[in-house]
Amino acid sequence: MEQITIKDIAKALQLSVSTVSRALKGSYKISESTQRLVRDYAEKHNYKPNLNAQGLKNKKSRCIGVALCSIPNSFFAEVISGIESVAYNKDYLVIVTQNFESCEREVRNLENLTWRSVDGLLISLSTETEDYSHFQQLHEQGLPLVFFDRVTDAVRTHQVVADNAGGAASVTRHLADNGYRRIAHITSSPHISITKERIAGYRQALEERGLPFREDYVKYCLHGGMLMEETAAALDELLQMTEPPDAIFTASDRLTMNCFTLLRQRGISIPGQMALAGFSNFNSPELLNPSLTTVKQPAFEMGKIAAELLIQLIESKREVKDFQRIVLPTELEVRASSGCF
Amino acid sequence: MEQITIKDIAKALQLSVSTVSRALKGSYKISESTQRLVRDYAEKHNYKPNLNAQGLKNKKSRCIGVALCSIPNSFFAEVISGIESVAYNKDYLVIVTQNFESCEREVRNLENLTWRSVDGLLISLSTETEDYSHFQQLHEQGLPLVFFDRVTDAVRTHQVVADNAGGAASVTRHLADNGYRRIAHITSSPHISITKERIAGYRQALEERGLPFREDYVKYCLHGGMLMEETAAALDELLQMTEPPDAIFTASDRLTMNCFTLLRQRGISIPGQMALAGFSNFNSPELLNPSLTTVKQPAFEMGKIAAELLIQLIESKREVKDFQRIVLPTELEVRASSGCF
DNA sequence: CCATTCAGTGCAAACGTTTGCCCAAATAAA
DNA sequence: TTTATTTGGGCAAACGTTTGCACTGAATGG
Repeated sequence: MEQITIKDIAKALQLSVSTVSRALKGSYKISESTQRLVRDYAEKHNYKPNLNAQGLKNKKSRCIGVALCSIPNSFFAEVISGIESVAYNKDYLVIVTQNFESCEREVRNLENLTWRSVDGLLISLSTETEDYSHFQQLHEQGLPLVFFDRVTDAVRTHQVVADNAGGAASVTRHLADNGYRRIAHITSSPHISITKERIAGYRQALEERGLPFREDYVKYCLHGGMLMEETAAALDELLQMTEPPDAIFTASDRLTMNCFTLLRQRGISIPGQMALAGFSNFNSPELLNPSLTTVKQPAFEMGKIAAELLIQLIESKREVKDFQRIVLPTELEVRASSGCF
Repeated sequence: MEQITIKDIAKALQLSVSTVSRALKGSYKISESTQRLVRDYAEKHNYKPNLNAQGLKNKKSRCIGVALCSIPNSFFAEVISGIESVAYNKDYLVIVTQNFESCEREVRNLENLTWRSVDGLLISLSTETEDYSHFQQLHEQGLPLVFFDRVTDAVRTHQVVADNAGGAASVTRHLADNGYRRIAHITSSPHISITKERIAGYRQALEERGLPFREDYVKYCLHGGMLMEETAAALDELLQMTEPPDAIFTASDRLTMNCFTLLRQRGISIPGQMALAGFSNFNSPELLNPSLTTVKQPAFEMGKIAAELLIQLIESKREVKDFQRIVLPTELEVRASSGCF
């Protein structure tokens, strides 16, 4: 069951190794007939190029690396699934690394991935990351990069994001229209793009509805809700205000679920005493008690598109100069947790 | 920013390439002093061996492949996270493939992974798989394999599983002790190990409690709940029986959530008209309405242990003959969905 | 009819390691 | 002293590809 090599084909067909190699690659220097001959033989004998040898020669691995914060996060798990599905079809393999929201770990993962000579990278930044030089370096060295979800403009390349501002605005508007006047916002680290965009949408919607934007109604969780205590601290600060909010808009999957849990633990009724709505990709929000109003992101789609763009970048012959920023629509799903009281 | 190679070190230190290689590997033929010299230089200049070259020579890649049904499944996402965490520490990279419960896809993923010359494989079988010859072949060729969760005895190697029988028994016992007499079981494909074990536990508990085991109370979903319709069909069959069950024990994450959704859709109150409890790794079951009684598996732990065993296998000098079957405890978490009426 | 061109193919070096074998010097045994 | 043995290290082949260059024979142009 030893793999057949180009040499074997050459021997069998009385050709030289180089001819076989070129025939397989479809080089113009080889006659149609020879090409067919070689191809047929290769096919018949299930020839697979040795990737290590190919990699050694031309520094390609047909692997794409993924750098993100946490695999079990339902949003990212779906993104990975989307990535894997297009990679599979294009014969790429996917290597996933998680940084647990640590910038240091992000850098080490990156080193690891480039050491493995991945052909390109799909990146969603950690909440801690403020310095993008490690990405910039790689990019300048010509490694194709695509950012998704948590992006940066510090590197000029493709971006795939959800309509964070739009999603935030629509849920804020919805809360306002349901009669809530003091809408707080618990969000992730201020460093990352999605936070800024979501705050912007939240702020805009407040203004549209004639509600004040209050700095003290915005709470940041530097670890994006990875630690429950952090979310608890943010929530408790809000609850202990002299004029506590009557609704909370949460900016991420984990924050939303954390707040849900914490409010219940504290015996605060939803939405009676506190309305709750936020970004979440949990796939059965209607089963929660109360059912949860969510802003859903097209996670699988995001992974798909990001992977497609990356592979396109990898396989493009000439240098790509024209980078896109793809914005995917979010969807507001109204349920009981944001109902009027 | 070109990577430094062994040649560069050799040149700089006035040594031969082979000496450098051996010094780095700690071969006994090289003097302590030379080894130190080489190591220091390598360290200082951030030498990283070229993996393609290494792979080409000795067919190792320091990659481990993972084959499972679906990445976004919360159980498997956690398993992957566990795998990744130990792989990271041991300098392995993780390549994940998903088969969507298709045996054909499983085989193709396997080909892909071996083509990439992964050093070992972590496998959880698809629900469709009945023929294990593709695994047996690989195993006979000496590729280290570790099965987890959905395992088979057809290949003699390590297995890491949850205490499926125990978990099933404890939840069944719990339902019986809460007064339910007609406890049905909706489970996955009969081909996979976990199904058999869970049925066994269910059956044993019924007998312990003096309840009859009825074949018609056991419904199989061949795709493991991947399709909602399949679950719906199973559930509806139960509901339309002349003597319908008063409780349902579901055998997997997705089945549990599907049943929950479907019962709600059909206006059947839980646990009043139908109690529900089952295996699930959803991490906020207390937030559901009603809160959900679950059997939880140590998913992260399972991934960790499986990966550790695999790497041990990969790095073992002599052939391992003594294979383990590790059984991890499950945890029954009692909540409202299985309460007495 | 010779010079030029060109399609089609082969040769060999290179990519960065690993490793079997050989060799020199030093040490130990005789 | 001579002969083994050990120690430390180098040479070169090999892993499976890719690719610049050279070569051959035929076709084309003059």
